[in-house]
Order: sequence, then structure tokens, then C-alpha cells
Amino acid sequence: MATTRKQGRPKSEEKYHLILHAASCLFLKEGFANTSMDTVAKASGVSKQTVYSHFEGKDALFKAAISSKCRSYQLDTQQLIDATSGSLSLLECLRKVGCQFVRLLQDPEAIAIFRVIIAEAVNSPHVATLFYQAGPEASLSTLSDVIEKFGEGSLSRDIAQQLAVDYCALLKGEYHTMMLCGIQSPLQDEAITAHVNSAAEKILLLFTHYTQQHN
Amino acid sequence: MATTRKQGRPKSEEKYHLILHAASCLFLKEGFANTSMDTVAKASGVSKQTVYSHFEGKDALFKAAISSKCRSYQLDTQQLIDATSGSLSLLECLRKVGCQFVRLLQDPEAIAIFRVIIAEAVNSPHVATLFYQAGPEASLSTLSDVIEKFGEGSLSRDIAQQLAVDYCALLKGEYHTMMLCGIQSPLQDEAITAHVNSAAEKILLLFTHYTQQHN
DNA sequence: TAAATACTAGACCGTCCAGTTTGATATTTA
DNA sequence: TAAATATCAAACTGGACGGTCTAGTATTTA
Repeated sequence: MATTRKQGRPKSEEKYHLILHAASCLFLKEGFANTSMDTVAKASGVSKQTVYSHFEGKDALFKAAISSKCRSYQLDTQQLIDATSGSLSLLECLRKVGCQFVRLLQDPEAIAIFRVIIAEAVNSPHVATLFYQAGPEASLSTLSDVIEKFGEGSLSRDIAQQLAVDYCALLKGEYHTMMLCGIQSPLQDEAITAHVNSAAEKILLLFTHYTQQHN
Repeated sequence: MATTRKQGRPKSEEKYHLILHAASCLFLKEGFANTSMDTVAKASGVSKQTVYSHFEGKDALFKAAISSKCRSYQLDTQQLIDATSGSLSLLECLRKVGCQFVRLLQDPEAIAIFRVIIAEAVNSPHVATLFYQAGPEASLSTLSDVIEKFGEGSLSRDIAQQLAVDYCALLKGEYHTMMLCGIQSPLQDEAITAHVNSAAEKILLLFTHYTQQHN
């Protein structure tokens, strides 16, 4: 059964990826409405018919393109796990993950994804959900694991989760909204570390406050 | 000079507002691309030509419609000033403005504006700037005034501003992003007050921390 | 009343675009 | 080789839409 092949010429996997890649770029740069199937075909160096042979239609192509992009935008979970099991203090750990998070937030392509998702959230609720789970939700859950671990029992899962959300919120600050509105360019490295340090200290303050309460 | 009137029938102010109102609703509900000039004309009960006689074209109409909406979405500054000059404590004051702010953030129409602005930020940077200044920026500056006042000299303007940003960020939390993505419905009143109380307490903690440092 | 402008209803134009069709060529399996 | 499928190039269909034009009616000022 596994060796059963369809008769005739097989679809080119390469073309599939060419189309998907071109579509991702175009959707992110121009948005859904301003991207035409002809343009996608031209950009992938493929005939229009081939696009339609690999994807049902524009909606399906959009969904596939955004989904593929979502996969590449997540915090590096492994690095976080290493961080907690190493000799890093909570503050150092927060700084480390904070920098990673801010870099993610500032990435022009990530901003573009956010923009497209928000713009199409009404028309493609499924894609928006998918994006949220693969992106923000995954990051948050990883981060709250880390914080809970540092709490060593004196911090409830609930509060750890709340602190994770708070940390993310502080890291976003006004920058994220401003970038979505296109009135803020990415921060320089120095500014990033300063911002992250400030946010991490505040969370540490809250962390010690909550753990002391439970002693 | 002031009495000089143009000859001929004057443009109907009523129709102007009918068009603007219908356009606002449609742009917010359907977005820019999915709103046609014919639909706007029909929805305002006016002929297409009249729409074009009042507005240069679709872009101008969009700009005018969003601008008019922006004006109606600001924190009630007067109420804030009253709050500070009254006998309210900082915590109570934060709670009060926090509730107002969260209600603003949760308002479906405000979310719709945000969505449209973000979607069109690339094509209409001017509108995005206008929105940001009328909305978030104005709220932030009012809030940091309040916080600075409570600092009574022991809090630098800089830190007051930072605390205002932090407070807004905590109030947004994950809810704002989720709502923009369409995967979170507005909170109930109870949940709002609980959320606001929690955020206000955290900011108060930071506030006392920073004022003690400066004593 | 006459000139000027607003307004209506609807036709019209040019463009863009999602999706289909056609007819030829290429590739794969049986 | 023959059947089956992929791919290409290009034409085509049908519809949406921004914007203009026309011809007739309404309103206002001089």
C-alpha cells in the first residue's frame, strides 16, 4: 500500500515550495487583497495553472503560506530549558529570554505577519487562531514554565503564568503598537538591552513580592 | 467678506455627514478594500456623484472617516483631572483610569479602528500617525501627568512616563492582542475590575519602589 | 427670470482579478 | 508504446469596482 504510486507525472515538490515561498513574501509585503494569483505565479516562475494544481484557490494558498511562516517564529525553547538548568539567576534568565522576545517582536517580517493576521482576522479566523497558538501562546507557556521553576514551589502556577504575561506586556510596552502602526523603527541593540533590563527588574520585583507573600 | 456666499445651491451639510457616517461604519466593518464607493453611496441614501462631490475619492473619504472616528476615542481627561485634585489615593485613581482605559481597549468599535489602521498603515501612514496621536499618545500623556502629580517631586518626569507606559501595557496584557486577532471576546465587568485591580497594585508597588529610591 | 451649483439615476469605461479552458509538451508508470 | 498526469502559455469568462459622463431636476443667489 505504501509503495502504491499514482500513475502519470508526479507533482513537483520543488514547484510547490517555490509557490509557497513567493506567496508568503507577497502576502506579507502587499497584504492579501493586493496580491494577485497572476503575480504569485510570475514570482514563482510557474504557470498560473500550476499554482491552481497545487492549491485550491487564493484562500487555501494564503492559509498555507501563513501557516508555514508561523512555524519559523517561535522562541527557542531549547535555549530556555538550558538556561533554567544552568547556573543562571532568574534575573539573568529573564534578560536572556527577554532579548530573544524583543528581537522577535521587532523583526520586520514578524510585524508583517502580525499585520496580515490582524487585517484578515475577520475573514480567516482559523488562520488567526493558528498563528496565535504557534506564536504568542507557545512563547507564553514556555516562559511561564521557566518562571514557575524559579519559584520552587512558593509560586502558584497561576501567578507564574500571570508574571509571564506581565513580562511580555512590559517588553512590548508601547513599541509593539507603534511598530504595528508603522511609526516606530526597530530599536538598536543598546536600546534593546536597556529596555529588557528595565522590564526584567520590574518583574523580579514582583516575583520577590509574590514569593515573600507565600513564605 | 464673511458674508460672501457662493452662488448656486449650497452643498448639503446633512448629506456630508450621512456619507461620512456610512463610510465610517463600512470601513470599520469591512475594511478599506472590501468597501466600495457604490456601497457607501447606497448606505448613505445618496447618489454616487454626490459622494464624489463631497470627497475627492476613496482615499480622501477613508482619511476623513477615520479621522472623525479618532476624535471620539480618547480618555476622559477632565475626569482624570478631577480625580487627582480630589481626595482619591493613587491606587484609587489608577483603578478609575484603568477601568476607563480597559473599557476603551475592549470596545468593539475601537478594536475595529485599530484593525483598519494596522491593515492600512503601510498605504496610509498619515492616517496611522493621526490615529496614534489622537488615541494612545494622548491617553499616555494624560496618565503620566497624573502619576507625576502623585509623585510630588520625588518622581522624575521620565519615570512617571515610564510607569504610565507600564500601566497601559499591563492593562493590555494579552487581551488586546487576542482581541485584535479575534480570539477573545470582551471581558465582563467583574473580570475587568479584577484585572484592573491587579495591574494597579503592581504599578503601585513599582511606584513606591521608585519614590523610596529617591528619598 | 437667469445663471450657477447641487443632486439624482443610471449608463458607461477601463482596469483588475479569481478562476477556467484549451491545446500543446513533458514526464511518469504500466 | 499507451495511458495518465503535470506543466506551460495564453486566451477567455464573469464580475467587481473606481471613477466619469449625461441628462434631467432642485435649490439658491443675483
